[in-house]
Amino acid sequence: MAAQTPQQQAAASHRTPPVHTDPDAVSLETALLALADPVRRSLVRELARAGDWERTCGGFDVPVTKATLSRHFAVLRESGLLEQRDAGPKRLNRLRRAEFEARFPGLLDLVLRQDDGS
Amino acid sequence: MAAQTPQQQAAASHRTPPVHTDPDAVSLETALLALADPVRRSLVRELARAGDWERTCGGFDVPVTKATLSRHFAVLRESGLLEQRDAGPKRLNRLRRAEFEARFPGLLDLVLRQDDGS
DNA sequence: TCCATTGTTCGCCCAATGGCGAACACTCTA
DNA sequence: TAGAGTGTTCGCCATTGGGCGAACAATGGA
Repeated sequence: MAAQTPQQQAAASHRTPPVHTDPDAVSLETALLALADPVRRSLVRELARAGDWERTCGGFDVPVTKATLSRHFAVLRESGLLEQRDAGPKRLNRLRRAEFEARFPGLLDLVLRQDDGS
Repeated sequence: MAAQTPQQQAAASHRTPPVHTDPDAVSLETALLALADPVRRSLVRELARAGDWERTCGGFDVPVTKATLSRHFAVLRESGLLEQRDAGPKRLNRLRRAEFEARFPGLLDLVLRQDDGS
Protein backbone atom coordinates (compact mmCIF):
# COMPACT_ATOMS: atom_id res chain seq x y z
CA MET A 1 0.00 0.00 0.00
CA ALA A 2 1.87 3.03 -1.28
CA ALA A 3 1.16 6.31 0.49
CA GLN A 4 -0.79 8.82 -1.59
CA THR A 5 0.30 12.42 -1.85
CA PRO A 6 -2.27 15.15 -1.08
CA GLN A 7 -2.23 16.03 -4.78
CA GLN A 8 -3.28 12.52 -5.72
CA GLN A 9 -6.03 12.64 -3.14
CA ALA A 10 -7.38 15.91 -4.46
CA ALA A 11 -7.29 14.73 -8.05
CA ALA A 12 -9.27 11.61 -7.28
CA SER A 13 -11.92 13.48 -5.28
CA HIS A 14 -15.05 15.20 -6.51
CA ARG A 15 -15.25 16.95 -3.20
CA THR A 16 -14.11 20.50 -2.57
CA PRO A 17 -11.11 20.14 -0.29
CA PRO A 18 -11.12 21.90 3.08
CA VAL A 19 -10.12 25.58 3.07
CA HIS A 20 -7.08 26.34 5.18
CA THR A 21 -5.67 29.54 6.62
CA ASP A 22 -1.97 29.95 7.11
CA PRO A 23 -1.06 30.76 10.73
CA ASP A 24 0.96 33.74 9.49
CA ALA A 25 -2.25 35.26 8.17
CA VAL A 26 -4.14 34.79 11.44
CA SER A 27 -4.71 37.68 13.80
CA LEU A 28 -4.07 37.36 17.51
CA GLU A 29 -7.74 37.97 18.14
CA THR A 30 -8.75 35.06 15.91
CA ALA A 31 -6.26 32.80 17.64
CA LEU A 32 -7.42 33.75 21.13
CA LEU A 33 -11.08 33.34 20.22
CA ALA A 34 -10.42 29.93 18.70
CA LEU A 35 -8.69 28.69 21.84
CA ALA A 36 -11.15 30.31 24.22
CA ASP A 37 -13.71 27.57 23.59
CA PRO A 38 -13.48 24.48 25.82
CA VAL A 39 -14.58 22.05 23.12
CA ARG A 40 -11.95 23.34 20.72
CA ARG A 41 -9.24 23.20 23.39
CA SER A 42 -10.24 19.59 23.99
CA LEU A 43 -9.91 18.85 20.29
CA VAL A 44 -6.51 20.53 20.16
CA ARG A 45 -5.28 18.51 23.11
CA GLU A 46 -6.46 15.23 21.61
CA LEU A 47 -4.79 16.16 18.35
CA ALA A 48 -1.55 16.92 20.14
CA ARG A 49 -1.54 13.53 21.83
CA ALA A 50 -2.08 11.71 18.54
CA GLY A 51 0.21 11.62 15.53
CA ASP A 52 -0.29 13.59 12.34
CA TRP A 53 -3.11 12.36 10.10
CA GLU A 54 -4.02 9.78 12.70
CA ARG A 55 -7.38 11.05 13.85
CA THR A 56 -10.58 11.23 11.84
CA CYS A 57 -13.17 13.93 12.47
CA GLY A 58 -15.72 11.61 13.99
CA GLY A 59 -13.27 10.00 16.37
CA PHE A 60 -13.10 12.71 18.99
CA ASP A 61 -14.55 12.45 22.44
CA VAL A 62 -16.50 15.69 22.75
CA PRO A 63 -20.08 16.12 23.98
CA VAL A 64 -21.50 17.76 20.85
CA THR A 65 -23.26 16.54 17.73
CA LYS A 66 -21.42 16.09 14.49
CA ALA A 67 -22.94 19.28 13.10
CA THR A 68 -21.46 21.34 15.91
CA LEU A 69 -18.23 19.40 15.68
CA SER A 70 -17.93 20.20 12.00
CA ARG A 71 -18.27 23.89 12.79
CA HIS A 72 -15.55 23.68 15.46
CA PHE A 73 -13.19 22.10 12.96
CA ALA A 74 -13.88 24.93 10.54
CA VAL A 75 -12.98 27.48 13.23
CA LEU A 76 -9.75 25.61 13.97
CA ARG A 77 -8.87 25.62 10.27
CA GLU A 78 -9.59 29.35 9.99
CA SER A 79 -7.35 30.06 12.96
CA GLY A 80 -4.40 28.24 11.47
CA LEU A 81 -4.45 25.46 14.05
CA LEU A 82 -5.69 22.58 11.97
CA GLU A 83 -4.87 21.00 8.64
CA GLN A 84 -7.24 18.51 7.09
CA ARG A 85 -6.94 16.02 4.28
CA ASP A 86 -9.59 13.90 2.64
CA ALA A 87 -9.06 10.15 2.67
CA GLY A 88 -11.99 8.43 1.10
CA PRO A 89 -15.17 9.37 2.91
CA LYS A 90 -13.16 10.29 6.00
CA ARG A 91 -11.25 13.43 6.76
CA LEU A 92 -7.90 13.21 8.50
CA ASN A 93 -6.53 15.85 10.85
CA ARG A 94 -3.19 17.30 11.77
CA LEU A 95 -2.37 19.90 14.39
CA ARG A 96 -0.23 22.63 12.84
CA ARG A 97 1.92 22.70 15.91
CA ALA A 98 5.21 24.11 14.66
CA GLU A 99 3.65 26.70 12.35
CA PHE A 100 1.28 27.95 15.01
CA GLU A 101 4.04 28.04 17.57
CA ALA A 102 6.13 30.16 15.23
CA ARG A 103 3.29 32.60 14.78
CA PHE A 104 2.17 32.76 18.43
CA PRO A 105 5.07 31.59 20.61
CA GLY A 106 3.96 29.94 23.81
CA LEU A 107 0.24 30.12 23.16
CA LEU A 108 -0.29 26.52 22.18
CA ASP A 109 1.87 25.34 25.06
CA LEU A 110 -0.49 27.05 27.49
CA VAL A 111 -3.35 24.99 26.13
CA LEU A 112 -1.43 21.72 25.98
CA ARG A 113 0.08 22.13 29.41
CA GLN A 114 -3.46 22.23 30.84
CA ASP A 115 -2.21 22.56 34.40
CA ASP A 116 -5.79 23.35 35.25
CA GLY A 117 -9.03 21.84 34.10
CA SER A 118 -10.04 24.71 31.85
CA MET B 1 3.82 65.20 49.10
CA ALA B 2 4.38 61.95 50.93
CA ALA B 3 3.14 58.81 49.19
CA GLN B 4 0.16 57.18 50.87
CA THR B 5 0.05 53.46 51.46
CA PRO B 6 -2.95 51.46 50.18
CA GLN B 7 -3.93 50.88 53.82
CA GLN B 8 -4.19 54.59 54.47
CA GLN B 9 -6.24 55.00 51.33
CA ALA B 10 -8.65 52.26 52.27
CA ALA B 11 -9.05 53.49 55.81
CA ALA B 12 -9.93 56.99 54.66
CA SER B 13 -12.46 55.78 52.08
CA HIS B 14 -16.17 55.07 52.53
CA ARG B 15 -16.12 53.28 49.26
CA THR B 16 -15.98 49.54 48.80
CA PRO B 17 -12.55 48.90 47.32
CA PRO B 18 -12.30 47.08 43.99
CA VAL B 19 -12.45 43.29 44.10
CA HIS B 20 -9.35 41.58 42.76
CA THR B 21 -8.64 38.07 41.59
CA ASP B 22 -5.21 36.57 41.98
CA PRO B 23 -3.77 35.37 38.65
CA ASP B 24 -3.07 31.99 40.23
CA ALA B 25 -6.81 31.53 40.70
CA VAL B 26 -7.63 32.42 37.09
CA SER B 27 -8.47 29.73 34.54
CA LEU B 28 -6.90 29.71 31.12
CA GLU B 29 -10.33 30.20 29.62
CA THR B 30 -10.93 33.35 31.63
CA ALA B 31 -7.54 34.71 30.63
CA LEU B 32 -8.08 34.00 26.93
CA LEU B 33 -11.54 35.51 26.95
CA ALA B 34 -10.29 38.63 28.71
CA LEU B 35 -7.58 39.19 26.12
CA ALA B 36 -9.77 38.28 23.17
CA ASP B 37 -11.48 41.66 23.26
CA PRO B 38 -9.80 44.46 21.26
CA VAL B 39 -10.76 47.21 23.71
CA ARG B 40 -9.27 45.30 26.62
CA ARG B 41 -6.11 44.55 24.67
CA SER B 42 -5.81 48.26 23.98
CA LEU B 43 -6.19 49.00 27.69
CA VAL B 44 -3.55 46.42 28.56
CA ARG B 45 -1.12 47.88 26.06
CA GLU B 46 -1.61 51.40 27.36
CA LEU B 47 -1.13 50.15 30.89
CA ALA B 48 2.09 48.42 29.90
CA ARG B 49 3.48 51.58 28.37
CA ALA B 50 2.72 53.62 31.49
CA GLY B 51 4.17 53.17 34.96
CA ASP B 52 2.36 51.55 37.88
CA TRP B 53 -0.44 53.64 39.41
CA GLU B 54 0.09 56.25 36.75
CA ARG B 55 -3.13 55.95 34.81
CA THR B 56 -6.62 56.79 35.98
CA CYS B 57 -9.64 54.93 34.64
CA GLY B 58 -10.98 57.84 32.65
CA GLY B 59 -7.68 58.59 31.01
CA PHE B 60 -7.66 55.88 28.40
CA ASP B 61 -8.11 56.41 24.72
CA VAL B 62 -10.78 53.86 23.83
CA PRO B 63 -13.93 54.45 21.78
CA VAL B 64 -16.47 53.40 24.41
CA THR B 65 -18.53 55.17 27.06
CA LYS B 66 -17.49 55.16 30.68
CA ALA B 67 -20.15 52.59 31.53
CA THR B 68 -18.67 50.13 29.06
CA LEU B 69 -15.18 51.07 30.13
CA SER B 70 -16.02 50.31 33.75
CA ARG B 71 -17.18 46.86 32.76
CA HIS B 72 -13.98 46.21 30.84
CA PHE B 73 -11.94 47.12 33.90
CA ALA B 74 -13.98 44.70 35.98
CA VAL B 75 -13.23 41.92 33.51
CA LEU B 76 -9.53 42.73 33.62
CA ARG B 77 -9.60 42.60 37.41
CA GLU B 78 -11.41 39.26 37.39
CA SER B 79 -8.84 37.82 35.00
CA GLY B 80 -5.92 38.76 37.21
CA LEU B 81 -4.55 41.32 34.80
CA LEU B 82 -5.36 44.52 36.64
CA GLU B 83 -4.93 45.92 40.11
CA GLN B 84 -6.78 49.04 41.13
CA ARG B 85 -6.43 51.45 44.03
CA ASP B 86 -8.68 54.33 45.05
CA ALA B 87 -7.11 57.75 45.26
CA GLY B 88 -9.71 60.32 46.08
CA PRO B 89 -12.50 60.23 43.53
CA LYS B 90 -10.14 58.67 41.03
CA ARG B 91 -9.09 55.08 40.66
CA LEU B 92 -5.51 54.25 39.79
CA ASN B 93 -4.44 51.25 37.76
CA ARG B 94 -1.55 48.86 37.60
CA LEU B 95 -0.92 46.03 35.16
CA ARG B 96 -0.11 42.85 37.09
CA ARG B 97 2.60 42.03 34.61
CA ALA B 98 4.92 39.76 36.57
CA GLU B 99 2.18 37.83 38.35
CA PHE B 100 0.23 37.23 35.16
CA GLU B 101 3.38 36.24 33.31
CA ALA B 102 4.16 33.69 36.02
CA ARG B 103 0.67 32.21 35.68
CA PHE B 104 0.46 32.25 31.87
CA PRO B 105 4.00 32.43 30.48
CA GLY B 106 4.21 34.22 27.16
CA LEU B 107 0.56 35.16 26.91
CA LEU B 108 0.91 38.80 27.87
CA ASP B 109 3.93 39.18 25.62
CA LEU B 110 1.82 38.15 22.64
CA VAL B 111 -0.54 41.02 23.36
CA LEU B 112 2.15 43.58 24.08
CA ARG B 113 4.24 42.63 21.08
CA GLN B 114 1.27 43.57 18.86
CA ASP B 115 3.17 42.75 15.71
CA ASP B 116 -0.20 42.98 14.01
CA GLY B 117 -3.04 45.38 14.39
CA SER B 118 -5.28 43.01 16.29
C1' DT C 1 -22.89 72.99 52.06
C1' DC C 2 -23.04 72.78 47.36
C1' DC C 3 -21.35 70.98 43.12
C1' DA C 4 -18.21 69.32 39.58
C1' DT C 5 -15.59 65.17 38.88
C1' DT C 6 -15.05 60.30 38.78
C1' DG C 7 -16.56 55.82 38.48
C1' DT C 8 -20.18 51.96 39.19
C1' DT C 9 -24.67 49.87 38.53
C1' DC C 10 -28.98 49.01 36.16
C1' DG C 11 -31.96 48.05 32.41
C1' DC C 12 -32.20 47.54 27.74
C1' DC C 13 -30.84 46.44 22.89
C1' DC C 14 -28.30 44.14 19.26
C1' DA C 15 -24.91 41.03 17.22
C1' DA C 16 -22.26 37.03 17.68
C1' DT C 17 -21.79 32.36 19.16
C1' DG C 18 -22.73 27.59 20.30
C1' DG C 19 -25.98 24.13 20.19
C1' DC C 20 -29.29 21.03 17.73
C1' DG C 21 -31.90 18.13 14.04
C1' DA C 22 -32.78 17.51 9.31
C1' DA C 23 -31.33 17.41 4.87
C1' DC C 24 -27.72 17.05 1.61
C1' DA C 25 -23.23 15.44 -0.68
C1' DC C 26 -19.60 12.41 -1.30
C1' DT C 27 -17.04 7.89 -0.94
C1' DC C 28 -16.56 3.22 -0.81
C1' DT C 29 -18.27 -1.48 -0.55
C1' DA C 30 -21.56 -5.05 -1.19
C1' DT D 1 -26.70 0.42 -8.15
C1' DA D 2 -28.16 0.31 -3.60
C1' DG D 3 -26.83 1.35 0.91
C1' DA D 4 -23.86 2.29 4.91
C1' DG D 5 -20.56 5.49 6.65
C1' DT D 6 -18.69 10.15 7.04
C1' DG D 7 -18.90 14.93 7.12
C1' DT D 8 -21.00 19.61 5.74
C1' DT D 9 -24.71 22.92 5.31
C1' DC D 10 -28.98 24.99 6.55
C1' DG D 11 -32.44 26.92 9.38
C1' DC D 12 -33.66 27.71 14.07
C1' DC D 13 -33.24 28.63 19.07
C1' DA D 14 -31.07 30.07 23.54
C1' DT D 15 -27.28 32.18 25.66
C1' DT D 16 -23.62 35.35 25.98
C1' DG D 17 -21.29 39.64 25.51
C1' DG D 18 -20.49 44.34 24.25
C1' DG D 19 -22.58 48.65 23.79
C1' DC D 20 -25.36 52.58 25.47
C1' DG D 21 -27.91 56.17 28.50
C1' DA D 22 -29.67 57.21 32.90
C1' DA D 23 -29.40 57.03 37.58
C1' DC D 24 -26.67 56.50 41.63
C1' DA D 25 -22.58 56.95 44.97
C1' DA D 26 -18.42 58.83 46.67
C1' DT D 27 -14.75 62.25 46.83
C1' DG D 28 -12.75 66.67 47.27
C1' DG D 29 -12.69 71.51 46.30
C1' DA D 30 -15.20 76.00 46.01
